[in-house]
Amino acid sequence: MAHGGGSVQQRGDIDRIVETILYLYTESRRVTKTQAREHGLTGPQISALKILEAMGDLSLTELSGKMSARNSTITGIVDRMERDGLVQRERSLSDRRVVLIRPTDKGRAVAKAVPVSAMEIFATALGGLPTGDRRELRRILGSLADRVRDEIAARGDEDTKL
Amino acid sequence: MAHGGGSVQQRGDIDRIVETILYLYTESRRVTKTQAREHGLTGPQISALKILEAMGDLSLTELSGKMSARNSTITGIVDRMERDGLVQRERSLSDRRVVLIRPTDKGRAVAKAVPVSAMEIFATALGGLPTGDRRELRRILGSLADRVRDEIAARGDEDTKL
DNA sequence: AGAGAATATTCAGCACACGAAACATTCTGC
DNA sequence: GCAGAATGTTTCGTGTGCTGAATATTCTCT
Repeated sequence: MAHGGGSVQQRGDIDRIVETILYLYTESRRVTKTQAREHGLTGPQISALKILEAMGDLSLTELSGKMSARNSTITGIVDRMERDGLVQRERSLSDRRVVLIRPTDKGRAVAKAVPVSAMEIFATALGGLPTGDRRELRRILGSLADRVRDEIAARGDEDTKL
Repeated sequence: MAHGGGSVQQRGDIDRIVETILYLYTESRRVTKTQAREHGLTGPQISALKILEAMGDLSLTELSGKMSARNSTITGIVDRMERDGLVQRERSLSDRRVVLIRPTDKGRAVAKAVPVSAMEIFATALGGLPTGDRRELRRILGSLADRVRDEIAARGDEDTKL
């Protein structure tokens, strides 16, 4: 009863939304992994191959950007893919600090063999929503992401005090 | 392939939605980690403490359910928390297969010291949405999660073929 | 009661994922 | 042209997170 500005209702919505997003992410990751496994690789490895296939050879930093992970993480992934003969490392001629990652023939073949979307299960579920809901969802999530970006930028400024 | 083929518009919405959910999850996880760090713990450790604080002692399986992770993962997290004096393990009297996880005084103190939600940044952003949008988001995401659950159940049946 | 199924936890091995530090190479200012 | 800043990559240590196997305990059925 005693609460200001409908905060209880709001809080419940927020908790449920956060919970649902975590659930959706976790499940989709599991599905991706399972699918990758059928081809003898891992989720991130499929992603990397797909990106390289689509965009051509990339430097390690460029690849880590596309995968929203740190360079040190991608180094490990590339190490294992190189060990398994899926990609090669090659020093750039123009800037010798740079290492270019290039799929081998085997890597390219595997990339082609795996179905397009790693998020297939998501796509199926989203396809089942009414069109209006799907459009609304896109709009609201987009607006939410913008707000999160702003929040992060604001906090980032505060943290610039090392 | 021969699924109910969707329009280009639909495909665009789907891709954008998936992309946004991944972004929201990744960022919130980073923020949580940073915040936990200021108190000398990790993200999952804060989550575990908060859950135990709110729900009382839980078995390892119950805790892993709440955190949507596998038992083997939670074993490791509890190991490190026990090492750091944040929780204790205690064999259940009623069912001796069960280990109950209980926060220590120190663990409880830390749980109280950390701001309410591990997803604070999310909460802030969600709070900034118009109330109607927030309600819509909850409704649509809930419906989406139900569909994903159904999909997984359906696939699970197919995969029952070891 | 006893065999076998079911449940709860742990352990071992692998693959991310991150931050910090070490290195090499390139760029900048002077 | 050269000292120092900036950039690109790797290495190291820690912490998840998963699967599969091992172990212990409890439940079920006869």
